[in-house]
Amino acid sequence: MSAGRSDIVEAAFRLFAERGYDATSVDDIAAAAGVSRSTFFRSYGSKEAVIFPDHDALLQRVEDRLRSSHADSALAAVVDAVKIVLFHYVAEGERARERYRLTSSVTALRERELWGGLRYQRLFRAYLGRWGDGSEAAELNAELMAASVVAAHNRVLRRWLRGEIEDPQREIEHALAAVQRTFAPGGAGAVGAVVVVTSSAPLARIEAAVRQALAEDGS
Amino acid sequence: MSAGRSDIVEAAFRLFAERGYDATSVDDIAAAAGVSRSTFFRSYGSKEAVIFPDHDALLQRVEDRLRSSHADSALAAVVDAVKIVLFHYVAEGERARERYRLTSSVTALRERELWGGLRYQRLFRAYLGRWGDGSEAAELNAELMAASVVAAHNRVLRRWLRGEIEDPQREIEHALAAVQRTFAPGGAGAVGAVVVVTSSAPLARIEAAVRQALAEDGS
DNA sequence: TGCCTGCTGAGACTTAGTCTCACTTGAAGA
DNA sequence: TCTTCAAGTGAGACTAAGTCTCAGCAGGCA
Repeated sequence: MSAGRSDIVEAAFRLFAERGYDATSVDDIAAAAGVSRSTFFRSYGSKEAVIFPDHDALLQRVEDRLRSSHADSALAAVVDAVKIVLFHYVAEGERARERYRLTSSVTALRERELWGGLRYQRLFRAYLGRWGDGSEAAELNAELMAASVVAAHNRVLRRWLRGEIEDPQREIEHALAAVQRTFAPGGAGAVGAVVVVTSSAPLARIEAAVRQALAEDGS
Repeated sequence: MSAGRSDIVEAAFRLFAERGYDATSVDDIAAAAGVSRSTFFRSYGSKEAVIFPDHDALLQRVEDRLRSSHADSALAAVVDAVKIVLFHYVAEGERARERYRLTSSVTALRERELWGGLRYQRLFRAYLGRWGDGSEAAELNAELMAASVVAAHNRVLRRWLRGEIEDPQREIEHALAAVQRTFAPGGAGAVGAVVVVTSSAPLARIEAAVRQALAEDGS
C-alpha cells in the first residue's frame, strides 16, 4: 500500500473541502490517505502544515534567486525574486484557490499563512539591509521596501485568487513598478540637481523621457 | 477568594518567566492565580491570549482615533493613530519587554502577535482606501502605505524593546516622517509644476523652504 | 422565603501532537 | 543463502488545550 506523501495532501484538501477544516480530524485524513496517524505527523508535523506542503522549498528558491542575483539595485533584485512566489501560486491554479478559501475562513490557517508571508519579508529585509550603508535611515528604508514589496505581492495574489484579474503577470509588473517608483532615489527625501530643459516638446513627453532615463540608470 | 482577571495575567507572566511557556500548563496558571481552569478559559479563551490581554481595547482606541481624525491627509491621520499603539507598549514598560522575550522564543506566540499586527494594517488600509479615488493605483498605494506605517512602527517598537533606543517619541516621529516623505505627492509618480526660483540662497535652504511649504499644504 | 441572574468549579470529553516500541522491507555484504 | 543494518511504518500510550454540561453559590429583589 505505498501511499505517498502526495496522497495525504490530496486526501486532506478533499476532506477539508467536503466537511470543513474543523470537522476533519487528522485521523480522518490518515484513514482516507491509507496511512497511519503516525505517518501523517511524521510527514507534515501538524494539521495546519499539510495545507502548505512546499512552503520551505519555495522560500529556498527565493533565497537562491536573491543570492545569485545580478540586478543593478537591491530593490530590483527583491522585486525580481518575489515574482517567483506569485507565479508559483498561479501555477498551482485551483489548488491555490482552495487554500485561499480555507485560510479565509479558518483563523488558525490564516495565522499560519501570515507567518509564512512574514518569512519572505524578513528575508527581503535582510537582503536589502546588506546593500545599505548601515545608517538608521537606510535600515528603516530597507524595512519599508520589504514591507511594500510583500504588500504589493499580496495584493496581486489576493486579487488573482478571487478571480478579479486575468493577467497576474501584467498586474505584478505594474504593482512592483509602482513600488520601485515610490522608493526610487529622488522620489524619497533625496535632493539632487535641478535640470532645466528648454524645449518646445509637451511637458508629458519631457517627463516620460526623464523617467525612462532614470529607470535605465538603475540605482 | 475573589481572584480577578489581573491575577491571572500576573500569574501567567510570572510562571512563563520562571519555567518557560511550554513548561507551564493552563492548570499551573489557574492554580497559581487561585481560580479554576474553567475560569481561565472563560476569561481569556486560550493560553496564548493571556499574553495579549488588552489587545482588543487598544485596537478599538486606534479605530476611534481614526474615526474622529481631523488630519488634513489620510496618511497623516494613520501616522497619528499608530503612535497610540507605540506609546501604549512603551507605557507598559517591563511587561512589554517580557512579552517580547516570549514572542521571540515561542513560535505560536509570534504568530499570534503577527496576526495582531496585521489587524492594524488592515484597519489602516481600509481607512486609507476610503480617501482614494478607487483606481487601482490608489488602492495599491493605500496597501503600500498601510504596510509601511506598520513596518515603521514595528521597527521603532522592536528597537525600543531591545533597549537600543532611549527616546521612542523622537524615533517614531523620524520614522513616520520618512514614511510620509516617501509617499508624499510628487515623491511618487505625480508630476506637477516646475517652479524656477532665482535666488542667491544656498540650495539646501531653498529645498527646506519648499519642503516646509509642501508639508503645510497637506494633501 | 422564594426566585432569578451571573459567576464559579468540577469533571467528562475530543483532538492535536509527542514519544516509544515493535515490525517490515529492502539493500548491502560476507 | 544467511546476516545485518537502516529507514520507514503502525500501534498505542500519554500530555495538554480547548469545549461543554451540570451543579452550586452569592447577591439583588419582590
